[in-house]
Amino acid sequence: MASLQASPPLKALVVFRNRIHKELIRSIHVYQLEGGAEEVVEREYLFLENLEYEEMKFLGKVFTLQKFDVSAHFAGMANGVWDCIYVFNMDLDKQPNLEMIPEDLSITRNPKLASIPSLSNDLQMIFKLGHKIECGDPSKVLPKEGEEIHSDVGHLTQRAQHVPVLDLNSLPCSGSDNEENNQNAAGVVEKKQKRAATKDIARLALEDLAKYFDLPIIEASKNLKVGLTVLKKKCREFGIPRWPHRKIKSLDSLIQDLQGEVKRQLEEDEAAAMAVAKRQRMIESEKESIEKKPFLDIQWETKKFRQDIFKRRHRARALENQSRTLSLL
DNA sequence: AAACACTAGGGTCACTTTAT
DNA sequence: ATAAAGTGACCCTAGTGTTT
Repeated sequence: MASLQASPPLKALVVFRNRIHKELIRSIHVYQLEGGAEEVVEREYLFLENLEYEEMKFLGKVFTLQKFDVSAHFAGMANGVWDCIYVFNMDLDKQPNLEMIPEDLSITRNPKLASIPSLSNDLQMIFKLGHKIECGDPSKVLPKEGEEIHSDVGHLTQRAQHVPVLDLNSLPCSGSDNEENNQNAAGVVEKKQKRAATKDIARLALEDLAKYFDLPIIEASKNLKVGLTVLKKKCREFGIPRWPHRKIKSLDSLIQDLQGEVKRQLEEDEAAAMAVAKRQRMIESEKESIEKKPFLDIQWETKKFRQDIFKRRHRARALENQSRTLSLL
């Protein structure tokens, strides 16, 4: 196995919150610099859903973009239904702020994180890049098994010494069960994911798939740690003819439109606002139905309504362009 | 209403890996 | 060693969003 020092430097660890399902933190992205390119999504992790919303609000306040201007450095990352909650910027010319490393990456608090061996590795790599700690002496970095971990979110300074190594049960140097590294001629480590074990695939249930219905099928397959072919096969097995991500995304966008409309109408016409809110609830309930029964099609009425919204949007844009042209004359 | 553009997702298959 | 099963790339289609 190649040593981790040969790996391209990790740029940042970013956590997103789903704006619509506010109870869920849905993904952590690890970005890396690659040959001068802006940034590349390396992996996406899930499973942080056992955080309470109140805690998340707190995290949002404390961590969101206080230290780093994410929109400037990572354009396009906080988009769609995703809100960026926090970022660890690991630029080598900037000292990392260890207080920023969130303890909700702790397996103690989020036991499902244990099923993501590479997460521990990435956190350790990030930590090492910041501190230039040589691989090979994990005792300098890691708490011993069972060592106390601070869990009081309010004591950031105290936590700073411990947080980066929270529950990092696997060492970056010790290898992982699920992946192996190959070093190419240029010295860049390519991580190769081992194929899923047959018994694990057989164990995949509809509920496991359902967790990722709002992601593209490729992302879902990565998160489920199976290949695209297997996931498609599983879908047919469970009677899902098409992965429902696009339907759900489309309904999400309708819901967001309606939310904005409700706000606008509240200032002018309360009755109209109520009507829009009712429509919003109907679409939300339709979305829930599709999440439960992904074989369901979007209702004809909803499709018609969606088309009306598109038309309205298009008309507004056309008018805007027209008035801009006129003002230039 | 319908034509159009764009792209996510489906089907297929050569290749790779695992299980026996 | 070999059969079975998984992976991923490629091409095509269907669904979503835009424009006429």
